[in-house]
Amino acid sequence: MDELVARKISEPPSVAAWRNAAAEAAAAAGDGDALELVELFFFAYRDFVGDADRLLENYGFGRAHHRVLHFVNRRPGLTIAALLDILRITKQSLNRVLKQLLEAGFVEARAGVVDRRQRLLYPTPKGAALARDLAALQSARFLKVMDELPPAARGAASKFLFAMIDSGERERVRAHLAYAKAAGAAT
Amino acid sequence: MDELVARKISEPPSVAAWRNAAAEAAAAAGDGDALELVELFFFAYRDFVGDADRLLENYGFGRAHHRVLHFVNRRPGLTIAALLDILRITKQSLNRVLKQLLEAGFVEARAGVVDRRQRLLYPTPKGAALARDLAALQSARFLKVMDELPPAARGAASKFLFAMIDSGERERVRAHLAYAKAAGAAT
DNA sequence: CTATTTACGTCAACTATATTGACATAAATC
DNA sequence: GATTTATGTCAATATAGTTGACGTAAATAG
Repeated sequence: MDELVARKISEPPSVAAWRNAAAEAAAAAGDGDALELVELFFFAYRDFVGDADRLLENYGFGRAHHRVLHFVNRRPGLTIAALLDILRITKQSLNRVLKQLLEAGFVEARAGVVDRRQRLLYPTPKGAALARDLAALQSARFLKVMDELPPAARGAASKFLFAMIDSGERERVRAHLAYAKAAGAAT
Repeated sequence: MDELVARKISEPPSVAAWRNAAAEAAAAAGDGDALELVELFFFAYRDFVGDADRLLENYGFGRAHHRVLHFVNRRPGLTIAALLDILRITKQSLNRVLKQLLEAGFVEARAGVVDRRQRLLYPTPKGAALARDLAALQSARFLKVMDELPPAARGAASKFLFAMIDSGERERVRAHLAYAKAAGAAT
């Protein structure tokens, strides 16, 4: 273990190059403010997921189950491949969690009609109910925040969050939101 | 495993009660918008931590090391207890990660002067440099976001994130930020 | 001064979530 | 008919967390 650490702590040359670039970029402006935002983002996310975690415990599920159930509910008929693409995990990792959701009757899979190799995922009524409860908890936090915020700041939240996403990812996220909205899979 | 799931999926009575309350609260307003915010928050956080993850890989460290190094750098002289309080993990979990940071020379511990049982944690120069690089990456994302955002929306980000934190936690977070700022542990 | 509490470390077993790599199968497509 | 695609599965491993039990040195209360 000492060896493992010792072998890896020396700084590779490739890092040194853009280390300076990044450091300079941030040092250029008042970094203190940005650092505060970094920490606020950390604390905000911690509490945000905490809500759902507590509810999930009652079902013996974890965050991984939540994510799967959420996206299946949001886009009924989702394929495995599409889900893997959203979650960015391996199929082996997805399978463990998905299998539990299927066996417990929160999600069901039907063979694709156009391509029968595909497994189209749908929430069961029970699954949809849990997904709705989880979404309600997290939505409630946002709604409360909007209420606390000065009106002028309310519209800024979604713009801010969207801008925080990798620019190369934004189009995909936009497409996902549009698809979900069109599918009418609200709450 | 089937039994394990079967045993836990029946909904406990305590849940049913506030399930409705939460569902109603969210259903009361246009939930669709809030759902979008939920997903944007998820994607934004994913990309936000991704930056640091890639840099950490070069050192054989993970997110857990990052969090420890970050807060030690931000508040030099931090005690174990204070760190546990911020991270909300067990001492056993902290210890594994902290030990690696100590052995690899990124953090050092000195006995407390007023209370010699305490171990005061400080970043080494090497640790401070890595912390600065990591912070620079994440700060850079925020700075870029601020640049992309309409000027009117810029001030809203920190208000929004702060409002997303559990109300019972805000005072502690405020205290942490004030302490860090006063300690002058910038970047 | 003794007793207790506090701050921290450590051993062990276990869980959840992820990974890589290899191989299997059925359906679609060339 | 051969190949590619969508998915499932077995096995080994890593990381980050948990609970529980026990140890030790220093501070503090009586």
